[in-house]
Order: sequence, then structure tokens, then C-alpha cells
Amino acid sequence: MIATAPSLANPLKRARGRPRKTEEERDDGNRRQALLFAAARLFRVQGFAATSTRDIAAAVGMHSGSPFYHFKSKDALLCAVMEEGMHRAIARQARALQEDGAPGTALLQIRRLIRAHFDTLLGPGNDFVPVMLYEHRSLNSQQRKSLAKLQANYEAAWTPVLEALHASGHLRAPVKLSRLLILGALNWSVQWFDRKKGASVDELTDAAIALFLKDS
Amino acid sequence: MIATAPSLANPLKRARGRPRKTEEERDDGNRRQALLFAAARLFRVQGFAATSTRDIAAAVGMHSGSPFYHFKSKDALLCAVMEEGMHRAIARQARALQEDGAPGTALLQIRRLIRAHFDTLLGPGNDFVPVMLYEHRSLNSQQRKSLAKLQANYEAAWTPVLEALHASGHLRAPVKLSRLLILGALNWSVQWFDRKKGASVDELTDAAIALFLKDS
DNA sequence: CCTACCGATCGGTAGG
DNA sequence: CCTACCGATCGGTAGG
Repeated sequence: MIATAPSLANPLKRARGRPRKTEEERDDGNRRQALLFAAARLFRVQGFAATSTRDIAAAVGMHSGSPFYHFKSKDALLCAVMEEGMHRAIARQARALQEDGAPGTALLQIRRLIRAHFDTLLGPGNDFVPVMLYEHRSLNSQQRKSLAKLQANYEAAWTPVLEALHASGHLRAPVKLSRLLILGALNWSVQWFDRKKGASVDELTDAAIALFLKDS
Repeated sequence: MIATAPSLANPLKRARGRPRKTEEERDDGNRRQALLFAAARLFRVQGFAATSTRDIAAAVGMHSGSPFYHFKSKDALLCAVMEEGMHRAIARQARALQEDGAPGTALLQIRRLIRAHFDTLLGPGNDFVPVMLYEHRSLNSQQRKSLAKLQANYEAAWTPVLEALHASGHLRAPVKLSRLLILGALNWSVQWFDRKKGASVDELTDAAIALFLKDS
């Protein structure tokens, strides 16, 4: 929202003795990262089509043409945001499933999956996955295919857990439809969740468990 | 998607004896309606920002400036699409709740509410409400306020039914969070439902009931 | 509802 | 990563 004034980089005077690639490479990575975060935030708030590459550049103190030094197109930037989001989500999910070592019961596993999913969607600064959820149609078919793999990877973790719950009578609806409906219920929280009022993520997780699962 | 060629209206030769307002008024309403339907379809498929008013005009055989004869701005057209959607949804919901006369049990009522909601979202040609769900942020605050009333009206019907189900033990999670999560699960079906394959709306309704409600 | 048009903005690029 | 720029497109309007 607030465009920081373009920071005038001091004219580089290259040191000759040292290779000094550290600063340059880190800087490069930093600027690319900065663009990724700014784009995620703006795409989430304003939408992809309503956000100009100039908006994004201004948000990190660059000039209008500079994002194209880091990303070949606006589309590619959007896709990079989504891929970043899926990699983070997959990593968080894997971490959650390995909490306290043991796999535990299916009931414990589903709680971990739901909690990790809420954290991915609602955690402070987690704009990447929400962008993916709501700007999917802005991708071309090639990009969609590459993301579909990551999504399938992510969703695959849910199936065995839901199957176990179905077998034990905790879940009555068909497994596939259950997965779609449950993930939908969670994904939609992006639209109404407010960190500053209403239920906490803990309460949300409890409510989801209570809503979806039977006692035996 | 397919732009019909602009239909050249034959030069009007006004009859003098008759008032002939019927044809003119009906035509006017038809053109406005045509714009509303075309806009809903395009906004749903491409998104609001990615759809130009020229796209919409072409879809109904008008020239680029003509939509602005019917709607004061692109925003106003979006808002009209959403209001149309909510009016239809509210009417369908009211009809569903009065089926077969009697109110029936809460279990029957929730089934009617869920089924009507799916029909509103997934029925053929029902693009209005999906546009509302996914383009909410493109409205200004005044338009949001006017729509919020319609949405509150729509959601109000769910609360007493969910409260009855909570009291009878069919619903375990808190009523307010239940409503948010259930509507989210249903709303998300817009993203994955495919009339041509997978579950039918009937099966979806059964699965939702089985997922959300306990036996007693 | 068409014609003809305007000012603004946009994604992207060449060349440094 | 900046400077300077291009062609295309967009929402909207005047005047009929």
C-alpha cells in the first residue's frame, strides 16, 4: 500500500582484490525475495489483474522496469509466488505430521493436518497460498500443470488419514468428497478469519474436528 | 467467448398512431438483461479485472461504448450482477424451505438449505453468485455495504436450523463457526465441481449431510 | 445504442 | 537495476 521512495543505490565502486560475490549474490537474492513477498501481499489484497508490476516495483523501492530483471513476466512472478506457497505448505505439513516423533492415531493426524493447513492459510505474512487459491485462473495451462503436481503432493497426505477415519467410523461420508468438502471449509476461512477478533486458530481447529468427525 | 457480430438494428421508423412502448421497453430490458448475463459469465470465467467492457459488449453484439448506456460504470455492472445473484439465491432458498408446505424437522430443513445452496452455486447458467463469492474485493465500500445486507439476509435462515441441530445433538461444533465452515465447504465446490464427471449434486448433498451431522 | 475519440495506464524492452 | 520509451488496451464520454 505504501510506496517507499526508490532507494538510490550508491554507485558501485567494485573492489578489485576480493571476489566479493557474497554481497552481490545475497543482494540479488534479497531483491528477488522482496519482490516475491511484495507481489504475494499485493496479489492477495488487490488481485492479480488489478495489481500492476509498477505497484510491486514501488513496494520494494524499484523502478518500473526492474522487476523484469528478476522475473521474465508478470505471469512468471505470479507462478513463482504460488510455487513458493506450495513448497512452504508442504514443508509445514511434513513437519506437523512428524511432531513428537510417532505418527500417532488417525485422530491425532487429522488434527495436525487441519492445524497445519490453518497455519498455512492464516498465519501472519502467509500470503502465498491464499494467492494460489484465489488466482488459479490467471495461470496458463503449463503453469497450472506444474502447480497441480505440488497440490496433488500436498493433498495426498490427507487420503490415508481420512481412509483410516472412515474405517474406524469417525468419518461417515465418502473419503474423496470428504477431502474436497473439508479442504473447502478450511480454505474458505481466508475470506472471514480475523486475527484481531473472533475465534483463534486453536478454536477453529477444535471446531473443525467437532464438525467433521463422529465420536466412534 | 464467441463475439457475435454486432447486429445492425434496422433504422427505427416510428409509428405515429400507436404509442408502441411495449417493444421499446421490452427491448431495453432485454439488452440490459443480456449484458447482465454476459457479464456474469465473463466475470466468472476470466475475473472482473481481466474482463473488459468491450468483451462484454461484443458478447451481446454491442459496440464498445454501449454498455455505458445501460450501466453507469463497470463497477456498477459488477454490483448489479452480484445483487441479481443474491436475489435469486434468497428466492430459491425461500422456495426450498417451503417445499411440501410444512417446515419439517431441522434435519429436513438443513438438507433443503444445503441442496438449495448447491443449486445456486452449481446449477447451469448460475454465474451470478459465484462471481459474488470470488470478486468481492473488487467492490467499493458502499457497494459492499449494500450487498452485506443481502448476504446477512441469506445467512440468517441457517442460524435457527443449526441451533436446533446443536440442541438435539446432531451438531457438535459451535453454531457460528459451524455456519462459517459449512458454507465454506459448499462455496468451495465452485472450484472443483464438474457436471460432466464425478459426483452429482444429489450425491454432494448426501455427502455434506453425512460429513457435518451426527446421528443423534 | 453507435461513432469517434481521449487521457491514462499497462506489460514489456533496449541499451546501458 | 535504472532510463526512456513503445504499442496496446482500457474505462469512459460527447454528440448524435
